[in-house]
Amino acid sequence: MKIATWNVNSIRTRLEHITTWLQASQVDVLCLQETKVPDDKFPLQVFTDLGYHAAISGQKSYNGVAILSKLPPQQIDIGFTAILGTEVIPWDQQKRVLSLAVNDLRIVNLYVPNGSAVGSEKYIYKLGWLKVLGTYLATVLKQFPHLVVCGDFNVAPQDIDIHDPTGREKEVMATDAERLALQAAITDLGLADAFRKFTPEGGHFSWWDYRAAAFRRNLGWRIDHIYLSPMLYSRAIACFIDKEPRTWEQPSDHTPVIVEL
DNA sequence: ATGGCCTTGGCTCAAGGA
Repeated sequence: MKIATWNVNSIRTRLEHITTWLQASQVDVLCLQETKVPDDKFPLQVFTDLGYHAAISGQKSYNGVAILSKLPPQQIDIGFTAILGTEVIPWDQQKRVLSLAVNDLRIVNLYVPNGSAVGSEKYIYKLGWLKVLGTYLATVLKQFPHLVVCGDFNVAPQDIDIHDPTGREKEVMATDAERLALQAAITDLGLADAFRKFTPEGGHFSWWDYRAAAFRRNLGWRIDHIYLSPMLYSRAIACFIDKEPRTWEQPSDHTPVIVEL
Protein backbone atom coordinates (compact mmCIF):
# COMPACT_ATOMS: atom_id res chain seq x y z
CA MET A 1 0.00 0.00 0.00
CA LYS A 2 1.35 3.42 -1.01
CA ILE A 3 0.47 6.56 0.93
CA ALA A 4 1.65 10.03 -0.10
CA THR A 5 1.56 13.60 1.17
CA TRP A 6 1.81 16.76 -0.94
CA ASN A 7 1.32 20.43 -0.19
CA VAL A 8 0.00 21.55 -3.59
CA ASN A 9 -0.34 25.31 -2.92
CA SER A 10 -3.83 25.59 -4.48
CA ILE A 11 -5.56 22.46 -5.79
CA ARG A 12 -7.21 24.34 -8.65
CA THR A 13 -3.97 25.86 -9.94
CA ARG A 14 -2.19 22.51 -9.59
CA LEU A 15 -4.98 20.25 -10.88
CA GLU A 16 -3.11 19.05 -13.95
CA HIS A 17 0.04 18.30 -11.93
CA ILE A 18 -1.93 16.33 -9.39
CA THR A 19 -3.81 14.21 -11.92
CA THR A 20 -0.64 13.54 -13.92
CA TRP A 21 1.21 12.52 -10.79
CA LEU A 22 -1.64 10.32 -9.51
CA GLN A 23 -1.80 8.40 -12.76
CA ALA A 24 1.96 7.84 -12.78
CA SER A 25 2.45 7.06 -9.08
CA GLN A 26 -0.75 5.05 -8.55
CA VAL A 27 -0.70 5.76 -4.81
CA ASP A 28 -3.58 4.31 -2.80
CA VAL A 29 -3.91 7.41 -0.64
CA LEU A 30 -2.87 11.00 -1.27
CA CYS A 31 -3.01 13.58 1.52
CA LEU A 32 -3.16 17.14 0.19
CA GLN A 33 -2.50 20.42 1.99
CA GLU A 34 -3.13 24.05 1.08
CA THR A 35 -6.01 23.21 -1.23
CA LYS A 36 -7.20 26.84 -0.84
CA VAL A 37 -10.74 26.03 -1.91
CA PRO A 38 -14.12 25.96 -0.14
CA ASP A 39 -15.75 22.51 -0.13
CA ASP A 40 -18.48 23.47 -2.63
CA LYS A 41 -15.82 24.45 -5.17
CA PHE A 42 -13.58 21.39 -4.69
CA PRO A 43 -12.91 19.69 -8.08
CA LEU A 44 -14.38 16.38 -6.91
CA GLN A 45 -15.35 14.99 -10.31
CA VAL A 46 -11.77 15.11 -11.62
CA PHE A 47 -10.67 12.67 -8.92
CA THR A 48 -13.79 10.52 -9.11
CA ASP A 49 -13.03 10.04 -12.82
CA LEU A 50 -9.54 8.82 -11.87
CA GLY A 51 -11.00 6.28 -9.43
CA TYR A 52 -10.42 8.16 -6.19
CA HIS A 53 -12.78 8.97 -3.34
CA ALA A 54 -12.20 12.30 -1.64
CA ALA A 55 -12.60 13.52 1.94
CA ILE A 56 -12.29 17.29 2.13
CA SER A 57 -12.07 20.15 4.61
CA GLY A 58 -11.39 23.46 2.94
CA GLN A 59 -11.95 27.20 3.19
CA LYS A 60 -11.64 30.24 0.95
CA SER A 61 -8.13 31.41 0.00
CA TYR A 62 -6.11 29.80 2.77
CA ASN A 63 -5.23 26.42 4.26
CA GLY A 64 -7.48 23.47 3.41
CA VAL A 65 -6.78 19.72 3.51
CA ALA A 66 -8.09 16.74 1.55
CA ILE A 67 -7.48 13.00 1.39
CA LEU A 68 -7.88 11.06 -1.85
CA SER A 69 -8.30 7.31 -1.54
CA LYS A 70 -8.80 4.46 -4.00
CA LEU A 71 -10.77 2.48 -1.43
CA PRO A 72 -13.86 4.12 0.03
CA PRO A 73 -12.80 5.81 3.28
CA GLN A 74 -14.47 5.00 6.59
CA GLN A 75 -15.10 7.29 9.56
CA ILE A 76 -14.11 10.67 8.20
CA ASP A 77 -13.24 13.03 11.08
CA ILE A 78 -12.88 16.73 10.29
CA GLY A 79 -10.73 18.90 12.55
CA PHE A 80 -9.53 18.53 16.12
CA THR A 81 -13.14 18.86 17.29
CA ALA A 82 -14.21 15.47 15.88
CA ILE A 83 -11.86 13.80 18.38
CA LEU A 84 -11.45 16.32 21.22
CA GLY A 85 -14.91 17.93 21.31
CA THR A 86 -16.24 21.47 21.48
CA GLU A 87 -13.45 22.82 23.71
CA VAL A 88 -11.11 23.02 20.72
CA ILE A 89 -13.54 24.66 18.27
CA PRO A 90 -11.39 27.84 18.03
CA TRP A 91 -8.44 25.73 16.81
CA ASP A 92 -10.57 24.45 13.90
CA GLN A 93 -11.38 27.82 12.35
CA GLN A 94 -8.43 27.27 10.04
CA LYS A 95 -8.93 24.03 8.11
CA ARG A 96 -5.79 22.04 8.85
CA VAL A 97 -6.82 18.62 10.20
CA LEU A 98 -8.51 15.67 8.50
CA SER A 99 -8.56 12.01 9.43
CA LEU A 100 -10.12 8.81 8.12
CA ALA A 101 -9.85 5.03 8.21
CA VAL A 102 -8.95 2.88 5.24
CA ASN A 103 -8.20 -0.84 5.41
CA ASP A 104 -6.84 -1.44 8.92
CA LEU A 105 -5.16 1.97 8.98
CA ARG A 106 -6.02 5.30 10.53
CA ILE A 107 -4.66 8.20 8.50
CA VAL A 108 -4.26 11.75 9.80
CA ASN A 109 -3.54 14.58 7.35
CA LEU A 110 -2.11 17.80 8.84
CA TYR A 111 -1.23 21.27 7.68
CA VAL A 112 0.75 22.73 10.57
CA PRO A 113 0.68 26.56 10.77
CA ASN A 114 3.70 28.26 9.22
CA GLY A 115 4.38 30.65 12.10
CA SER A 116 5.39 33.65 9.97
CA ALA A 117 8.30 35.06 12.02
CA VAL A 118 9.90 33.88 15.26
CA GLY A 119 8.17 35.53 18.22
CA SER A 120 5.21 36.80 16.17
CA GLU A 121 1.56 36.21 17.01
CA LYS A 122 1.41 33.51 14.33
CA TYR A 123 4.50 31.83 15.80
CA ILE A 124 2.81 31.69 19.22
CA TYR A 125 -0.29 30.28 17.49
CA LYS A 126 1.82 27.59 15.85
CA LEU A 127 3.28 26.45 19.19
CA GLY A 128 -0.21 26.43 20.73
CA TRP A 129 -1.58 24.48 17.79
CA LEU A 130 1.16 21.84 18.16
CA LYS A 131 0.21 21.48 21.83
CA VAL A 132 -3.40 20.71 20.83
CA LEU A 133 -2.07 18.32 18.18
CA GLY A 134 -0.29 16.31 20.88
CA THR A 135 -3.53 15.80 22.79
CA TYR A 136 -5.35 14.98 19.56
CA LEU A 137 -2.82 12.34 18.44
CA ALA A 138 -2.59 10.75 21.89
CA THR A 139 -6.38 10.33 21.81
CA VAL A 140 -6.43 8.97 18.25
CA LEU A 141 -3.61 6.55 19.02
CA LYS A 142 -5.53 5.00 21.92
CA GLN A 143 -8.38 4.17 19.55
CA PHE A 144 -6.34 3.31 16.46
CA PRO A 145 -2.92 1.79 17.09
CA HIS A 146 -2.13 1.50 13.34
CA LEU A 147 -1.62 5.17 12.69
CA VAL A 148 -0.15 7.13 9.76
CA VAL A 149 0.33 10.87 10.37
CA CYS A 150 1.35 12.81 7.32
CA GLY A 151 1.43 16.36 6.14
CA ASP A 152 3.25 19.66 5.92
CA PHE A 153 4.72 20.12 9.40
CA ASN A 154 6.47 23.41 8.70
CA VAL A 155 9.31 22.29 10.97
CA ALA A 156 12.69 20.87 9.96
CA PRO A 157 13.26 18.29 12.74
CA GLN A 158 17.06 18.28 12.54
CA ASP A 159 19.85 20.46 11.16
CA ILE A 160 20.43 17.91 8.38
CA ASP A 161 16.91 18.71 7.15
CA ILE A 162 17.99 22.25 6.18
CA HIS A 163 20.41 23.08 3.36
CA ASP A 164 22.12 25.58 5.66
CA PRO A 165 21.20 25.56 9.36
CA THR A 166 23.29 28.68 10.11
CA GLY A 167 21.33 31.13 12.24
CA ARG A 168 18.40 28.77 12.51
CA GLU A 169 17.34 30.00 15.99
CA LYS A 170 16.14 33.18 14.31
CA GLU A 171 14.35 31.36 11.49
CA VAL A 172 10.83 30.06 11.60
CA MET A 173 10.56 26.26 11.01
CA ALA A 174 13.97 25.74 12.60
CA THR A 175 13.87 26.97 16.20
CA ASP A 176 14.35 24.67 19.19
CA ALA A 177 10.91 25.64 20.50
CA GLU A 178 9.26 24.39 17.29
CA ARG A 179 11.32 21.20 17.24
CA LEU A 180 10.51 20.47 20.86
CA ALA A 181 6.81 21.16 20.26
CA LEU A 182 6.80 18.78 17.29
CA GLN A 183 8.67 16.16 19.29
CA ALA A 184 6.22 16.40 22.19
CA ALA A 185 3.23 16.15 19.83
CA ILE A 186 4.47 13.26 17.69
CA THR A 187 7.69 11.36 18.35
CA ASP A 188 7.24 11.32 22.13
CA LEU A 189 4.05 9.30 21.46
CA GLY A 190 6.13 6.61 19.77
CA LEU A 191 5.46 7.72 16.20
CA ALA A 192 8.55 7.73 13.98
CA ASP A 193 9.58 9.55 10.80
CA ALA A 194 9.37 6.94 8.01
CA PHE A 195 11.89 8.76 5.81
CA ARG A 196 14.63 8.37 8.40
CA LYS A 197 14.19 4.59 8.52
CA PHE A 198 15.78 4.42 5.07
CA THR A 199 17.79 7.61 4.69
CA PRO A 200 20.02 8.72 7.58
CA GLU A 201 22.00 11.39 5.74
CA GLY A 202 21.13 15.03 5.04
CA GLY A 203 20.63 16.84 1.74
CA HIS A 204 17.10 15.54 1.10
CA PHE A 205 14.37 18.16 0.96
CA SER A 206 10.63 18.42 0.25
CA TRP A 207 10.26 22.20 -0.06
CA TRP A 208 12.23 24.85 -1.93
CA ASP A 209 11.50 28.58 -1.84
CA TYR A 210 10.16 29.99 -5.13
CA ARG A 211 12.67 32.81 -4.82
CA ALA A 212 16.38 33.00 -5.58
CA ALA A 213 16.33 29.90 -7.81
CA ALA A 214 16.30 27.84 -4.63
CA PHE A 215 15.29 24.59 -6.34
CA ARG A 216 17.96 24.76 -9.02
CA ARG A 217 20.56 25.38 -6.28
CA ASN A 218 18.96 22.71 -4.03
CA LEU A 219 18.50 25.20 -1.18
CA GLY A 220 15.68 23.23 0.39
CA TRP A 221 14.10 22.11 3.64
CA ARG A 222 12.58 18.75 4.64
CA ILE A 223 9.35 19.87 6.27
CA ASP A 224 6.89 17.34 4.80
CA HIS A 225 6.89 14.11 6.77
CA ILE A 226 5.13 10.78 7.29
CA TYR A 227 5.08 9.44 10.85
CA LEU A 228 4.17 5.84 11.63
CA SER A 229 3.13 4.01 14.77
CA PRO A 230 5.61 1.27 15.83
CA MET A 231 4.14 -1.75 14.04
CA LEU A 232 3.69 0.17 10.78
CA TYR A 233 7.21 1.58 11.08
CA SER A 234 8.65 -1.93 11.24
CA ARG A 235 6.40 -2.92 8.31
CA ALA A 236 7.44 0.02 6.07
CA ILE A 237 9.39 -1.10 3.00
CA ALA A 238 10.23 2.30 1.47
CA CYS A 239 9.88 6.03 1.99
CA PHE A 240 11.08 8.59 -0.52
CA ILE A 241 10.71 12.12 -1.83
CA ASP A 242 9.67 12.45 -5.48
CA LYS A 243 11.39 15.61 -6.71
CA GLU A 244 10.00 15.38 -10.23
CA PRO A 245 6.82 17.46 -9.84
CA ARG A 246 8.96 20.32 -8.51
CA THR A 247 10.71 20.41 -11.93
CA TRP A 248 7.45 20.91 -13.85
CA GLU A 249 6.10 24.23 -15.19
CA GLN A 250 4.43 26.40 -12.51
CA PRO A 251 4.97 23.87 -9.71
CA SER A 252 3.96 23.83 -6.09
CA ASP A 253 6.89 24.85 -3.90
CA HIS A 254 6.55 21.44 -2.18
CA THR A 255 6.98 18.00 -3.72
CA PRO A 256 5.37 14.65 -2.73
CA VAL A 257 6.66 12.27 -0.05
CA ILE A 258 5.62 8.62 -0.38
CA VAL A 259 5.64 5.68 2.01
CA GLU A 260 5.15 2.04 1.04
CA LEU A 261 3.70 -0.30 3.62
C1' DA B 1 22.39 43.23 2.39
C1' DT B 2 17.07 40.63 4.09
C1' DG B 3 14.73 40.41 -0.92
C1' DG B 4 13.89 37.28 -4.28
C1' DC B 5 8.33 34.49 -5.94
C1' DC B 6 3.70 32.62 -6.07
C1' DT B 7 -1.51 32.43 -4.93
C1' DT B 8 -5.88 34.51 -3.80
C1' DG B 9 -9.29 38.16 -3.84
C1' DG B 10 -11.29 41.27 -6.78
C1' DC B 11 -8.68 46.41 -3.88
C1' DT B 12 -4.43 45.99 -10.03
C1' DC B 13 -2.17 46.18 -4.37
C1' DA B 14 -2.13 43.56 0.07
C1' DA B 15 -1.73 39.49 2.75
C1' DG B 16 0.06 35.04 3.56
C1' DG B 17 3.11 31.62 2.67
C1' DA B 18 7.97 29.35 4.12
